[in-house]
Amino acid sequence: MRKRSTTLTEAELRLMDVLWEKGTATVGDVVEALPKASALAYSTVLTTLRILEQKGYVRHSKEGRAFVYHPLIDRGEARRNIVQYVLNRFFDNSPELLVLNVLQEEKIDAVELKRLKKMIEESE
Amino acid sequence: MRKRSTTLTEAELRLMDVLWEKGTATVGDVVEALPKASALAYSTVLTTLRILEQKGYVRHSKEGRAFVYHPLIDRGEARRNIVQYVLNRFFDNSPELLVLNVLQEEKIDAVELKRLKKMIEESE
DNA sequence: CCCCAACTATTAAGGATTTAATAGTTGGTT
DNA sequence: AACCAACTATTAAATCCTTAATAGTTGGGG
Repeated sequence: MRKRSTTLTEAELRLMDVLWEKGTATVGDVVEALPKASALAYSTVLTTLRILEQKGYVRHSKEGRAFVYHPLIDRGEARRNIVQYVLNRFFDNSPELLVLNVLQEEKIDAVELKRLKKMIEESE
Repeated sequence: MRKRSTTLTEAELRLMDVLWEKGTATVGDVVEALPKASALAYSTVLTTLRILEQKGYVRHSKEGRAFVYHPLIDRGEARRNIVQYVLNRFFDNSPELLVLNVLQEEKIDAVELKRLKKMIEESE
């Protein structure tokens, strides 16, 4: 028995990006808002939105004859979810290890570094 | 056309965990080393190792009649890959945003915080 | 009242993932 | 030499993910 993904899949995430951007949107709105590089057919978007609804990521209401889709999680929650998954499966549930990894691998400019230092001091 | 995952899938990751733990392993070794909770049939492990080889994550050599599998990426590389993916798809390629998120959401003990602070100071 | 445009619902194809059964091969033992 | 245990190879089923075609529904304008 295969499990469903616990995190947003690629196709799902692309649509959530649109919903987060616009707040709410009809199927047509989403189709129009998609970047040309990842354009999708109307029926594709409809199907994926329905899946997102089954999974509890969005709900819809009826506005006239059209369905208006509303995100049920915001970007922050999606970020927390994916970070939780990565911590659990890749970093042995060690947030400090993850932070360490990012600090070592990624270029972070001086202004941001100061901001982060302040954050850490406040956590202490 | 669905794309292959750019990151390790769940089943793949479970096997890579074993390989990273043991260094190298035969199919039988992996089957034995798997935690009881996620026990898998011999043929399942064989198939998944072959997929991992197709994807370039492992290679095998022949040791007597058995195949010995060698990881081609280590845990550190897998971590960098997944972090890159998460940065790109969830954090707008902003490492500071990701660090901020982790610092805000996760409990990090005082000793680790000091260590991280030192790291930041050294980066400056 | 009827038709068209705009929607939703249904159905499905094709590849990926995950798991595993079963068939074939081979090296060492009796 | 024949057999068994230990392997590898082949084949496949079930489910997920992604995309889309096509059928059905409906509200408003002529």
